[in-house]
Amino acid sequence: MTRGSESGTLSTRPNDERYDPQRVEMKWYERWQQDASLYAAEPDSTKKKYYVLEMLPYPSGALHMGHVRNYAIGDALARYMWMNGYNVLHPMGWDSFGLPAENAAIQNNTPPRQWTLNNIANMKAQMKRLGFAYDWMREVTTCLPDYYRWNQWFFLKLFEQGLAYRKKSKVNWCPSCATVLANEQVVNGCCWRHEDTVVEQRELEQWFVRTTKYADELLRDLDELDGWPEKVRTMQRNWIGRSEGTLVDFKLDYGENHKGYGPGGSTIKVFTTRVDTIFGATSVQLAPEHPIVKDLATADPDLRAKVDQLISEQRKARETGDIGEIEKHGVFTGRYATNPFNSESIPVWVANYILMDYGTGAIMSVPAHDERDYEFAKKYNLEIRLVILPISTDLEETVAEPLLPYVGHDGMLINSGRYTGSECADAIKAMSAYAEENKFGKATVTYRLKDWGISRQRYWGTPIPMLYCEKDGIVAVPEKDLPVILPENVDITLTGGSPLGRVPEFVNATCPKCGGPARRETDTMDTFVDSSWYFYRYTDAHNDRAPFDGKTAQYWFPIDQYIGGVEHAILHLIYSRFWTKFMRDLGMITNDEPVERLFTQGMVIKDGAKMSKSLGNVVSPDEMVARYGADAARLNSLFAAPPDRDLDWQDSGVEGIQRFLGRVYRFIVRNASTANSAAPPTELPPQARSIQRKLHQTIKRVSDDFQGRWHFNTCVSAIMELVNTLYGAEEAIAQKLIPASFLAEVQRDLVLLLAPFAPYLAHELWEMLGEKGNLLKAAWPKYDAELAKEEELEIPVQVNGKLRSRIVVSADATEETVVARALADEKTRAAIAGKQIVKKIYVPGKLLNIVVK
RNA sequence: GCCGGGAUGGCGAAACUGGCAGACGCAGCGGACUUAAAAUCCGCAGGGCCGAAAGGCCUGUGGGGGUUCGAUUCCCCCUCCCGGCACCA
Repeated sequence: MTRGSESGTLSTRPNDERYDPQRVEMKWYERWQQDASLYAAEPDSTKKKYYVLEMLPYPSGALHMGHVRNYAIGDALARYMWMNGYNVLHPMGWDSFGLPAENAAIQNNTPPRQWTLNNIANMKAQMKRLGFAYDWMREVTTCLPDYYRWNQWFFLKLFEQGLAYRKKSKVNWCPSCATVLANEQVVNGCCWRHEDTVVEQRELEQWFVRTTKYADELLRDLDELDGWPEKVRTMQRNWIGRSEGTLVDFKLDYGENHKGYGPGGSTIKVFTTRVDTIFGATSVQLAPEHPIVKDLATADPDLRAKVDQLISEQRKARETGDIGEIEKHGVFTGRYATNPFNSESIPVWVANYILMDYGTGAIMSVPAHDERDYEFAKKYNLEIRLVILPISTDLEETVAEPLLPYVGHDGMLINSGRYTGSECADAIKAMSAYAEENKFGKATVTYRLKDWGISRQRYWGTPIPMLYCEKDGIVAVPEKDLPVILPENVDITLTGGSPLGRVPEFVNATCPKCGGPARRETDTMDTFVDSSWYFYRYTDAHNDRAPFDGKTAQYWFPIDQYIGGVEHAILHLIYSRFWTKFMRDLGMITNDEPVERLFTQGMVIKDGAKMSKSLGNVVSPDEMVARYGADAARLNSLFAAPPDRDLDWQDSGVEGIQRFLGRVYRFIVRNASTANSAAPPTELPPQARSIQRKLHQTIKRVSDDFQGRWHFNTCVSAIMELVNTLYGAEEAIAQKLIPASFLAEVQRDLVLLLAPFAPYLAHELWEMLGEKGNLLKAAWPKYDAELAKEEELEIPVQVNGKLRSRIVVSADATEETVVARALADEKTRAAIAGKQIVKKIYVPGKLLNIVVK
């Protein structure tokens, strides 16, 4: 393909009307390169601010079409807001810590830092070539010390507040590498580098952030985020998973060979949302990993073998995602526990369907009123005791025994001692209160959301600024000693232990308290820490005394519009919301939420499938830019589908877009010379009037979409229609039937409308029209409803709902006129001939329906 | 299993509040320009039937039912596709 060079030679011919995107785009690219402050923004109290942000990319090496789409949307919005007089902040940065850099280092023998910075340089160049209007002076690169030192600073604050703590937690361990693996490095339960080595679970002390402290607020504030997609809010609600219930203590009975209780204690704490069914509990079920199970198994080798079996089975099912589908089964421990409500001794079982990491890892099993318990009880012939009768409006049904299991909440208790006769909701309250009074339980709230484990046993991340001193224990690195620099030249290709642990200069430190020797923490932070607050750093990117200045952040925040992929709907956006609340409580900021409006764009797919190297359907932005130009690549990603839907990329579509851009270019090349700056006459001839009408309709459609549904595909269609109208008027233009001053105005507005979507071409044409000022500072065209109004309308005439004719009437025609005209219309008359008119329905300006019989 | 989103010409899609289904674009066909091609410009185009033609009739938005003068749009039932969650007690 040599389209570029071919047309490049042609373009040297004078008066050439062929649009050569490479020539035009390179000209502006050079100019834009020369002014680093072109898109700079500073707080300005005289202007309304607008903070538009696209999610920062991981510098994987090159942009993909998904990035292009994401940034094309954000860039269009930023440019539109600029043209509407806003003080726009539109920054970009790099989420540049993380595992791929280490993988690349292992595969290509390039240090992670070098690999990452090379990728950033390449992707930044791609972004510039695509013409995205970022304020590069605020660029944030998370893997550099001037950024990650503030991660460390925040960690110290979390630690001070008791929001960072250490706890034992499981990690994936590869015995062959003798190192920890990330979840994505575990393939089919084996190590990614040693396909025949089964990954083990090991318990390590790790750092956690107490996100659960804000669980309730994170959930509650979702109701206020009405600028967010409902889908994302629902996903976050489910993720937080608030559940109201009751904790009840079941005392473990003494066994026959009782030798005292183990570390697990003598009380089985059970969490239930249905304490009202507790008289129907016929067993207690424990998670295989429950501490009491461990105690019981110690004295019972047979039980121990069975429990180990359950544990490994659960783990496997969890890895393959089959958990939830495996058949329920379990084993009786031989022991009993007492139901505190009726003092009944019921058997204690261990079951594979009980999860240690939800609730208390133990349940009371009520087979009559829980599907899972029912299934389990059926299998092992456990007693199924009905304690709730459904209340139905149908009196006969109330008496009838329900189909088991009955899990409804509209019920009345039976066989439940003093609670018999209560309704479920009342019983739950009364029974929880009774448990609390008698100190064997209480009403409580459980969350699915867990504290955030941020330790990573990896090299390429922010070092956790903590020390271990033999004398003073865990000691924080003093603020003045930050940053703890991540050492370079670390050979991460070696196996065995944590990479930082092999660097003596890093590990060996001095205790700030006693001055004695201390060992440095060798874990690094999860990269979600970096992305949880980076958008605040953009507001004050070069501050070396604080993460950012509070006043400056207050000017820009919250982010007015955040745009990115839905894959970040949960983790990134929950952690970001948490971080904002934490910083607010530190007094650093005043906003409760970081993001006012969120937009999640659809994926870019090709041939119906996600683009991937293995499928060979990857479209490279570089190739698109080389073949069609940046404007065409961007415009096509806006035109081919509405932004919230998946986009099936088709190269033929870009060709069409390129044709369209050429059409705009040629029209203006041909007609720009006739332009002049005189005000157009107030009375326009009919041909000009119809162009004017179309123009104002187009301005309205494009402006409305920016403010409303963001269907940029229809914006582009509207502009295409306007251009088609102009081509249709070329003869009239040639015959000088269109006033030159009016034609100039139309061309000017056309270029302005195009500017958010195709900035290169728009700038070129702006100059061609003789405009000297910066296009971004030019005012967005205003539409005039009067001028957009049609003078004549074509009214469809239906007879009994079927289209029979169309009549043309003036726009201000009354209903009587329309009906009269319709009845005079030959086709309409034919359709109603011989029938009686029952009713006439006229929708003003839209349609007339005549009902006959 | 639960929660979202979706299904409209050969293809991407449009129809925003119940009012002309298919705007705009791609691919296609025809014409103009050209020695020819490319590029460009103009025109046609859901499907079926009738007609030499102009035109006319029927039908059509995943399937079935309903509400309505009128349904791609609202209600009920069903099928398929995509995404998320999933033994959450």
